[in-house]
Amino acid sequence: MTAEQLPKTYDFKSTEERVYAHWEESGYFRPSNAPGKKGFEPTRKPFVISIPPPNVTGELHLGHAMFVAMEDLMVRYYRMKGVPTLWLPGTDHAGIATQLKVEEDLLRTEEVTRDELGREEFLKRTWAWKDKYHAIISKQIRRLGASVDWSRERFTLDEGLSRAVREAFVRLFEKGLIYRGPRLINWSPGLRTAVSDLEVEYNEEEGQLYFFKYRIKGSNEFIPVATTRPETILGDAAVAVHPEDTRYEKFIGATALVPMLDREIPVIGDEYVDREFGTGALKITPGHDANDYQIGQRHKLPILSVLDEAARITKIGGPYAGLDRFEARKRLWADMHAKGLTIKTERYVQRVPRSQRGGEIVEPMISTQWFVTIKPLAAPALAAVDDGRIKIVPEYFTKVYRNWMENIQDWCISRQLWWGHRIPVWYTPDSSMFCARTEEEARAQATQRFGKGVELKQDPDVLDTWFSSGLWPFSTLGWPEETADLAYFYPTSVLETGYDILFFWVARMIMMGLEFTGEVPFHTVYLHGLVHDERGRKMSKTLGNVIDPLEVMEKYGTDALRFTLLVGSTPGQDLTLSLEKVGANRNFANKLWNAGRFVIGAIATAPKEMKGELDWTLADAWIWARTKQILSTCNRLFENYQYGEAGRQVYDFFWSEFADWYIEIAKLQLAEGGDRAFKTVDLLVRVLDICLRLLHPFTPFVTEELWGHLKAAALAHSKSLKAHGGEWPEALIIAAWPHPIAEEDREAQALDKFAIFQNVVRSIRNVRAEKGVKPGQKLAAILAAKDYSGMLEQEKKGLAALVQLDLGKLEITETLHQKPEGHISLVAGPVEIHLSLSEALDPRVERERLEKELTAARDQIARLEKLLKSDFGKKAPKGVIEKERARLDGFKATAGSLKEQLRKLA
RNA sequence: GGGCGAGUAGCUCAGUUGGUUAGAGCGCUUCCCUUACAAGGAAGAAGUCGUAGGUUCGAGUCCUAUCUCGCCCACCA
Repeated sequence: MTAEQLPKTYDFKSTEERVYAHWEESGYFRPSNAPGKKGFEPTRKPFVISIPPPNVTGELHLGHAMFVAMEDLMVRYYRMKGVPTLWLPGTDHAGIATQLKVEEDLLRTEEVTRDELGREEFLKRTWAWKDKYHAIISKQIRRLGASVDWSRERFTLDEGLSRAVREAFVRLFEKGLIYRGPRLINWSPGLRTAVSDLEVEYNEEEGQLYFFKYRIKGSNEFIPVATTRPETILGDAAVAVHPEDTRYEKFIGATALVPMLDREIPVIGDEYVDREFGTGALKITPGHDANDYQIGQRHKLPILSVLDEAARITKIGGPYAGLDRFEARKRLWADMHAKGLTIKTERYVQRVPRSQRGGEIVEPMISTQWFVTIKPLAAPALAAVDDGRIKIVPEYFTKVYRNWMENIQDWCISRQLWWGHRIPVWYTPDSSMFCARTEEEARAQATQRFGKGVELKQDPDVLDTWFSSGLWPFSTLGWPEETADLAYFYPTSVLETGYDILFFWVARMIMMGLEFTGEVPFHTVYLHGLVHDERGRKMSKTLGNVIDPLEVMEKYGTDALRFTLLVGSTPGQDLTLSLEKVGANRNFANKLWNAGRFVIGAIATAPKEMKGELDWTLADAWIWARTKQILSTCNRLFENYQYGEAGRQVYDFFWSEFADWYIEIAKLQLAEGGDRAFKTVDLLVRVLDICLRLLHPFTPFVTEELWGHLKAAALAHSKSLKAHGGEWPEALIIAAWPHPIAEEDREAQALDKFAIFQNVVRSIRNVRAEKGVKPGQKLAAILAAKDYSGMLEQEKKGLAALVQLDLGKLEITETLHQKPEGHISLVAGPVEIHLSLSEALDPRVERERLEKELTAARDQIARLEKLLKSDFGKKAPKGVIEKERARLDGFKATAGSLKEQLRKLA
């Protein structure tokens, strides 16, 4: 395709799907070196990321877009460096979340509950749901450009992973790290399952603090007590006061009477009680409060469960049995009020524990559940981060991680759900327990112990979904089998995810990875921030402020969205996504496209061979020096996980240096034709190519598309361009082109000289704009610069073209003794500029302007001289001093020119 | 109660070994539809880098204190 055939505006819609299909078909996403491949080298170190598996609950949101962009960036970068790269995709069954969704869906569409359907049928429906959403999610991940190896895709509930889960469970069980027993856990009454501490969220809500009387048996006295949950009074096991509380110490040892039930409970002394808070006396409900449970243990109090699994009052609640918890609260309080047992109620803001998934209020309850003894797993996981085997980016999250690991509690892993991995434990009718990888294994164990014909029933519960996610980095590679993939790709390289699941997932993977493989599952944890809406709020469905990434991609393109997420974010820092920014980045993609079109067009018009010898121009040397700088800067930034900064660097370089300056100058050079045009095209192609490579991890679609056209054009043009420019690699491998200008000195000089040249151009443009000179009007000019007249002489033509000077009336000298008549004079660093502007020039205004500039220059000279004379001149490093000295010289030159001009004006 | 992060231009945010005149996008002002691009080009206005101290030749960057906002953990009835 020639440049004219390419659309004037980058058409991402027609590009994205096609380009992705091309990648997939060509096998570009498969690791270049992997077990089973021809010539496989087991010693080559691969770069591996296991995808954070999205839940099969719904569609893609911006969190997904964020991690896909981030991980794709890393993966593409390493792939381009020639490192064998695996990005392993997959999805998570997401126990509670999915089951809840399916239940809601069934209720809405078929008006049936899961109990009505039965376990088997319900699971069938859930698998169907999974298939549907899995398809949607995979498509959306493709849409984002994720270069994952689809051939290795996994699902947490698939056959292999289920085997891994059973294996892990059995191993922990046999090691004595898994136990079952009644403990106080968080119970979600609506879902009727236990949830872990992490799955409980606390919201500040306004409630009431209820004050009431605890009567003392055999007396008229009472102890005033306050509670936020009156219904738990029915399950009280004691009243506690501080042992040194003068108000209440006399009651210690007495018997109190539970309101309405008149059950007798002791009054105890415990230092836990805060004398200042509430009434200074505390009701103790060991069955429904974590602290009370502790106190109950200390005082050997009975544990009364007054709420059942649906949070209804149990028969312990006597007349209130069967009532819902909130109904019971109302009724009990009313009855107590009637009996004169209440004191008052106060409005009270409390932190209400709610289920992360269902949103309902969670009740602490005593329940028989499965637990993992966590300390033996946490200790090595803590050590791995402390000794640097695992590095967390940003570093400050290490503290958060440590703090959590040090205070970790046993992990409740059983859930009373249907959707998930069934706990691999079987019971005989008399409750003997067999933990095994399969039912056959359990049966064999049972037969061995009891002889033939024992009836076995599997534990009905399933495992916490994070139990299987915790195995993800290695279960997806075949563990517990010692597969070739596992041997080669494990441990993985980087685990990239949002900081919000540091505990849920990352910490558990580290613990499980170390426990089961003896190795850290990854050496780096990269945590990105959360995406917020334009007003900086968390995105949530209830707020209705969710931005749909698909809509954004539809409107602005995937590259624009990705670039925005990548460049707008800093590790660990939340990001406010603004659509304006996405729009600006869409413009950037278009800018890239058009610069590409220009270069492709230039190729077609350039001669195919060099005829003679020709040196590079100043602009050539400058852009090449800058390109090299950008390359090394980006490499450094990539290695330090500073992807956003790297993207910004290329963005700025591409737009404001390559496009704004070099391309503009290249147009003039191309117009010269011949060898000059040849060399210019050569450099245009090189610099563009490098920019495309650097940008490819950020904006893969537009760069791939352009790169294809560029390559085709270059190859169609001539062998010499190919030979001259180096080989076109099949993949976008970052390998610097052979340097066209290899002299370091010359490049450094070019940077200085070109800066002066730019300065001259800007100054002239500035004056033209200020004086309202018509854009097309060519001016005569005289330029004087002692040390740079040679450079200016060389760049004369370019300068004239860039700022509309009359080339025939452009004079360049070293010094000028007389200020030319009818000229406006200005200074750009060491260059004196005199533009012929016949229109009324007021010498007074001119003088004022020059004097103002002179004063400014003199201020700078004074500042720098003072600086250099100070301790700075003695103590600062040489290079820094040199820089300042050079700057001082610059200002001195400017001041000199200015004085000259003022003199001439006089 | 403990911990963490943020406070930089009107708005949204960059700024990692401290280097001396602080950057971008959007918005704003003026001019230009110039043959890569009006999703563009040129020129311009705009910030005492939350506050107060300190270390240093030198601080947006390091230390201390403090204010404001946000988050996490623990969960005092």
